[in-house]
Amino acid sequence: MQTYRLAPDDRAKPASSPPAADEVLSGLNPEQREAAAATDGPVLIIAGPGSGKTRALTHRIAYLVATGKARPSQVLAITFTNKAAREMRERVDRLVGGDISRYMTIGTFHATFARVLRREAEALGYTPDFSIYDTDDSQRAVRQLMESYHIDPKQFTPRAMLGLISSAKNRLVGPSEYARLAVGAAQEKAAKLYPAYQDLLRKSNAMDFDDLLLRPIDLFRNHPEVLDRYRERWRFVHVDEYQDTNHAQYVLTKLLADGHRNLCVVGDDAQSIYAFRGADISNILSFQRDYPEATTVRLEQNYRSSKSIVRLADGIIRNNTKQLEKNLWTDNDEGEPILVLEALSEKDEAQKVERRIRDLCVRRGLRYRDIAVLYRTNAQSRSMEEALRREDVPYRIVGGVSFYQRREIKDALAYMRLAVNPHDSGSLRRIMNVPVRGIGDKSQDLLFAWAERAGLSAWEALQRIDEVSDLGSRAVRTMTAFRDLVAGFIEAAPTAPAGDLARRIVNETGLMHELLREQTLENLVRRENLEELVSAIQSFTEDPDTESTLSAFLQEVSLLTDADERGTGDDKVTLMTLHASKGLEFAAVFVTGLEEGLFPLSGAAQNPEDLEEERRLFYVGTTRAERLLYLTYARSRYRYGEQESAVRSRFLDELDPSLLRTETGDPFASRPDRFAPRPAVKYDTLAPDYFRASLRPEPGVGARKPGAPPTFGRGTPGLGAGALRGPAPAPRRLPEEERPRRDAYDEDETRRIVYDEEPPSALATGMRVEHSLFGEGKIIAMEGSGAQAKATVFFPEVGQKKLMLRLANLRRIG
DNA sequence: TATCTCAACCTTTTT
DNA sequence: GGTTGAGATA
Repeated sequence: MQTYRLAPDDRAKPASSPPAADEVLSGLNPEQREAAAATDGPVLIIAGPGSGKTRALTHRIAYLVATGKARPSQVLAITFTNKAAREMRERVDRLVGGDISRYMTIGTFHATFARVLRREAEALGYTPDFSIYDTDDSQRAVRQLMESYHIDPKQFTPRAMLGLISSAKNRLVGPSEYARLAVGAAQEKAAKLYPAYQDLLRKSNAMDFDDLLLRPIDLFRNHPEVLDRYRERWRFVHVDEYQDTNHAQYVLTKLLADGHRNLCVVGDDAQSIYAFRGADISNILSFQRDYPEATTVRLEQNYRSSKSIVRLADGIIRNNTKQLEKNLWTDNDEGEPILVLEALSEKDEAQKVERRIRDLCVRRGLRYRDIAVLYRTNAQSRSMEEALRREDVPYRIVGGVSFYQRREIKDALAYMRLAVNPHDSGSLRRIMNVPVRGIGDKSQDLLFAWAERAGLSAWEALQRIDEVSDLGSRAVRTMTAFRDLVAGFIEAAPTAPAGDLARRIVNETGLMHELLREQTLENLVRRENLEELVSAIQSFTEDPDTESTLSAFLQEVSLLTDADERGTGDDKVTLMTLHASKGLEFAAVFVTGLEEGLFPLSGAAQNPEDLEEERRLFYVGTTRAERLLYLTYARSRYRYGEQESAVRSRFLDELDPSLLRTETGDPFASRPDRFAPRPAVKYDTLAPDYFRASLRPEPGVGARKPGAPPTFGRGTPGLGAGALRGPAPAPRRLPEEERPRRDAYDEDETRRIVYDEEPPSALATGMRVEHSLFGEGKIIAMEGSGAQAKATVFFPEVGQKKLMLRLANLRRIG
């Protein structure tokens, strides 16, 4: 968790005296130096991959402070991720000395303005304890609304509806304007939901991710004196990864910077990969129009990659039409040719990658942490994980389901949100019957409908439960019990230490108890997660550097992704999506799944703009590599539960073959004519099962009809893979799942395992241990002590687990 | 009202 | 392969 002070006293001298200005700039090349030292007026830094753009930005911040141009608190730096923010802080501290960065505002747009909103909530009619809804929460809300508006969730998914609303919000289009602009069935439905959705959020004292940007804009526009305060405070504004800002972020930046015009943005239009969530590349392209007096610096030298990688990447991006001309070059060695690996299936692909990884470590002396495996979709991580696990190669997955996204955690968090913000009807709905307490959907609907009619929040309606018509006596009874339970939490929230309250909630609601009912692997992990949540809350609120309330914790946590998690230090291979790899670098990189329909994704291949974004994504992926780059594809892949044949990606054939080698050492042969029209192939069902091909339309065949409106999110219904498929193969019997037999534990046994066992002492890294459910494994790391002691154990059978010793009952063996 | 079973449908990418 | 929704049953 990052430290943040609302009212820092940074006039106090930093621990060590600031270094001389030119000292801060040493170690930069002339262009970077120019960018860092241009501190008067707007600056645009156009920078290629690996050019040290974030570095230039960081040095600029240090330079501002060292020259006395800015006090630390006057610095605002917006990064793309929390992790980037943390790294920037560390570097600033190293450059300037001491812990100067704590006085600066460094963070993502969302985190920064969530804190602003916390301070200014009243001016907007919210309380500082407002809830933050993530995409999941928002989707639930939309789904709820769709029910009352009788919109069929099959025809229009909540996800798609929310997407439309969200993109309207990002463009600052309000509900009434959107209703005027809406074209087509989907948008008209969304136009109905939009005002209701906003209404629901406001009544719940809640904001979604978009609101975190929109409400500050409202604030600044309607309260000029507040805007002046923030302009005064943040005299120097910096935005990293500017190519990925959306319209709301653009407006926000402009509002803040227009007074003093000390705005420095850094970006690379070629690395814009977030258009799908509203990023607007024209923000960076029109910077010079908005700020004609801006200094523009180009960073074109690449320090990261070998010549062949830079040349390959340059070749990729030249296939795009809309691109600022840039001259990428590097002084680095020629390096090695890029290797293309062809595999039979995704399993084979994973195995080939895994072998290469071990080879790189054994023969080339790379460490695991120097290696990254990148893929287009999260689903692809599975086969890779299996292969690595089989050979005991340690790995870390970035992204995917993060800790705070897990169901049990979200349930617990919902109770806590409700405790600090009782009007949060979304959270109330989520947990009213969790764990199951006999309050069914029907009763809930009645309650919510009544609340709606009475203009009350669901919580207020619960206070007047006797007046709610049509409720059965049983429902009234269970709801009253629920109300009294939650009332206890609400009452305790303002005064009780947050850790205590969290523990109370986990215990008294029965969330924990529920997980004791059945002794499964799943439940054990869930219990440990709840324990970990409670201790996380404890340590957050005990930290003197942060605002130590439960509601502050809840707000911080809803903006956390696990890309941000600790443990960058340990030696593991990194697995992540191409999107998540932005800004990182590795000695060796595998870009996997280079197949038509996957990368580029099938939906994107039809639309030239989407295709260019996919290509930029490929560009981003390849430029993560310093020395070794591998491009892999499989000729068949398991998707939607069936093995489908695959064609290698067009991106491979766009590459300069002279830079590529195949596994046998032969040059790579491109097939430029691959996209010429071909007769549709028919596969009969007698073909070996794993080569059964889906009869997907060939690329191009399924393209949008000319003149038809663009479809958002989903393709044309009815033309999916299922429509043309032959008879389904006989279902394959899965081996009986290995579960502990229920009768292996009697009541006493269960309790003993969970509570009474002394924490096994004298466990240490490297020891082999046995776990009742996971089997045998090896301890990779230990942390914490006493009741909080945890061990990270690698189980060959199930993978890596972090276990609380108090609960896990580990036995040393061997 | 809760819980079980079966079938449809599904997948981008994320602050 | 996994999830989610509908329908049947206790």
